[in-house]
Amino acid sequence: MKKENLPQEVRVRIAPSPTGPYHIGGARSALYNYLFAKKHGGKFILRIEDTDKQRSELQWAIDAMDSLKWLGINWDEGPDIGGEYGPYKQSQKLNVYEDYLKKLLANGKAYYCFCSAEDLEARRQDQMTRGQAPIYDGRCSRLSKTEIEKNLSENKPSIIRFKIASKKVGFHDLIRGDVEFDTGLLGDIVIAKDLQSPLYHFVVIIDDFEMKISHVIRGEEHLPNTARQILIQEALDFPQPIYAHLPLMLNADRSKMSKRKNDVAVSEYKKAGYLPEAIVNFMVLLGWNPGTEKEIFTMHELEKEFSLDKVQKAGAVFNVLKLDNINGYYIREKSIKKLTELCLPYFVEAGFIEVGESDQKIKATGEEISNLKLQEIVQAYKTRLKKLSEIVEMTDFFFKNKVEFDKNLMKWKEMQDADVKEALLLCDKTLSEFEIWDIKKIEETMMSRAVDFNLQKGYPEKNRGYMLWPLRVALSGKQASANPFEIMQILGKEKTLQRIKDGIELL
RNA sequence: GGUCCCAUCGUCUAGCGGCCAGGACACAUGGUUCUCAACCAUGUAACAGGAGUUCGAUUCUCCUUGGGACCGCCA
Repeated sequence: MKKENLPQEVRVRIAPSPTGPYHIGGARSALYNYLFAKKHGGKFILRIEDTDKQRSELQWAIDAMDSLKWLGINWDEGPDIGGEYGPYKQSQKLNVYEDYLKKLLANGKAYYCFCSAEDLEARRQDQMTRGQAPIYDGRCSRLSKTEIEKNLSENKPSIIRFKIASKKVGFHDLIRGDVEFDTGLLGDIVIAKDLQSPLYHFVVIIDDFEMKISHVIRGEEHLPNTARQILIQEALDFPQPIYAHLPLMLNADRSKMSKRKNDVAVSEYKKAGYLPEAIVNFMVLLGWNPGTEKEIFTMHELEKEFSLDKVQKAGAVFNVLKLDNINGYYIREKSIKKLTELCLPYFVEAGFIEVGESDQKIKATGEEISNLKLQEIVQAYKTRLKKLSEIVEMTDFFFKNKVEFDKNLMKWKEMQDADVKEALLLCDKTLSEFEIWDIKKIEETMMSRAVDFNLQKGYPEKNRGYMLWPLRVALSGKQASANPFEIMQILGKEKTLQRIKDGIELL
């Protein structure tokens, strides 16, 4: 433990590998790292771990950066790319790794291994069936210098292994306390395919050292890796950073969160219409809380209040219901103007509207629709929204010429077709009389007409559903919707009356 | 199989020797209400088990049980 060598500055990093869509679990690690850095006035660094040449793709590196930026988790360093920070990429410093690799090879801490992959796999299987730990038996470490030279000159396929010393490796984890591993049980690990192709356990150590990383804050799945990595650190005489292993994000069955059981890509949550502030708020609570009963936080507040010693040890189940609740809260908090802007892409994608140079059109009818009108629509559904994408299904009837539904849906309680017809006829008659489409007045009138209707039909006087339910269904075609007055306001007189007539025709 | 990590309501959690074990989500009921939401009120619901330590354990120790992660020429 060479803590005295540690830089004073807090420097943390996240290191996504660009082999697939950016994972929500990675995003939470990123968030914790980011918050830790902010809290301590340190630096948060993004490093793309793209040493796997086969699987790494640029698009996934971009996806990771976009996801992080979307969430408001911005990194503090990186190469200049047009005025902003790009990421550090491992693929751009292969020569650095090569130097260290040669060093390790030269001092005998690492060695060439010529065992074939198939051979290794067979031995692993064999060990498994005999109930042993499936680890490398170290046979190539015993090769003589001449044998190695010979194999190398013959271009025999090889990889580079690091010699794992058999001993007890202990370290202090900020979250878990003192942890100890017996590395004698580990087996020599592969640290590079060749001098130009270093592997994870090795590069992570080199990079953390070169980037002067002070704290390694990462998921618990890396806890068993830490012992090997410390050994590599020691072999290179690097100082040891401070470790903190975060609890995992879990599926409902308490296994590590996976694609099969949850959406895991940040981009999918974005697409579904979760707000970044809701995701951040929800994620931070999965394994951390301030010790008070406060549960809603802005990023700014978190930057001040976050603390690693309030981080939980046990894994946390990712509960979408809670996310929905928090998302609904943030949706309700949005200004109607802002919320409408956020919903707009969903309207467009659903094919409801077309956005032109200066105007917007309803596709089905060709008529223009103003931003104000869109805002009215969104406003009517604001409190019902758990995620933005739901706006589509809730409001589709505003963008259609005619709504389709089963006539039986218009029946309230014991009503028959004829009763519904009467109710709609009354609505039509009452509403037709309004020269000016004043919803306040309309509501007043309709409410009292509904009572009259009940009296006349012998329905319970106070239950206005006998008139309002058929009306609302005729307008929306839905079992659940905003109230009929809000809808009529948006629809306007002409369309309202048309839909009532359409409803009557169904009977 | 080996190693390591973990354990309070269904879920996220508060609790850091003495609490009617608190909050949030979810659920249920009521209020409001034409419906669905939102909102308000109320309610159901937990210290995995067993030994210690102690005047006293949810809290400290050990064991058991249960769950998880890791054991790649992925990261």
